[in-house]
Amino acid sequence: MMSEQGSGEQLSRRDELKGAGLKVTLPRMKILDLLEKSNQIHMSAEDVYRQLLEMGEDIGLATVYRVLTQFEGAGLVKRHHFDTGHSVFELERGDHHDHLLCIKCGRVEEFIDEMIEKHQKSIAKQRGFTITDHSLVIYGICKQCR
Amino acid sequence: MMSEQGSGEQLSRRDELKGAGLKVTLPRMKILDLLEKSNQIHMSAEDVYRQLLEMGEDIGLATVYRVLTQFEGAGLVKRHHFDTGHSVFELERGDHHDHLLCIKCGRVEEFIDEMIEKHQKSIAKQRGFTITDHSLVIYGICKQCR
DNA sequence: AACTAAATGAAAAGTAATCTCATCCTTACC
DNA sequence: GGTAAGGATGAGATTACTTTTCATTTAGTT
Ligand SMILES: [Mn+2]
Ligand SMILES: [Mn+2]
Ligand SMILES: [Zn+2]
Ligand SMILES: [Zn+2]
Repeated sequence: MMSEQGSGEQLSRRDELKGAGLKVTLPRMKILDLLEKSNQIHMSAEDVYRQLLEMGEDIGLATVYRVLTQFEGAGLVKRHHFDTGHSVFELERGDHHDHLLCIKCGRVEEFIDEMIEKHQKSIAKQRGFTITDHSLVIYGICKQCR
Repeated sequence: MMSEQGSGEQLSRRDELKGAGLKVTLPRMKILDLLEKSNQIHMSAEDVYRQLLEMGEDIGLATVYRVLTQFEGAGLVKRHHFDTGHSVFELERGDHHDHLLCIKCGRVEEFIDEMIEKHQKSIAKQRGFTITDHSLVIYGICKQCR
């Protein structure tokens, strides 16, 4: 009963990869696994690399970058360009949301505001822009850092 | 009458630098000058460097980066991290605005939506965040690229 | 004009990310 | 289950952007 959970997850992860047209390899499984299980939702390539090392997995940094980029292309993860100088990735969970980022502690909170989304669409429409994506990040000091 | 305009501008630029607590040097004047006169509002360090070269000004790339960063610190320019892999700068014009970016031709349009601004403030307040800044970029295909 | 401290330019160094290529592993097929 | 073929991997080289170092120059002051 407990043991079935593990293999069940394993199977669905396998399917996610296959569904994305990607070979099921050990590095890809481990990275997907980490993204799903880590308590950190938003991770840089370096974060992923380090955490895998700590878990005893010997996966090259080049592979981490490569796989994350492939996952992005396959729609499994979303890449963010916060003003930190490096890319941050998070598992695609079907929803869209925007971010609040604490410039003191790095904490990231998520939010969605339908009114903002609506206004964005109307602005794009007004100007003849076809939206492909958008990014809204609010920078500030979080409650615990105040 | 025509000739006074030039020295008038020169004087105000001088004051902008002094007001920012920066020495009035040739490179700083030239860079500020370019930012004010270029028909390109949003420029990378490389853009600034190249345009200065084309104008016959011999200013090092390191100086361009250094000066733009100082200008940012002094509040004379704003730095943007669009999803392009490099920083983009624009003269601070007292207003705040957000951006639409064409992923085909690189065109950048500006907009401001009070309702969006208002909603952002309320979201931050709800969560105990003190906003220091925010960035909203809508990516898409512009009218002429469709 | 001379002095002092800050600013500059060229080259070196740093950083995030990508590329190359020999080796390894998955998958498709028998 | 075994095998062949091509994609995937890892180490290190490489790139693009940016910052740093340090000798020299320049701006602001007396
Ligand atoms: Mn998120
Ligand atoms: Mn702008
Ligand atoms: Zn915080
Ligand atoms: Zn366009």
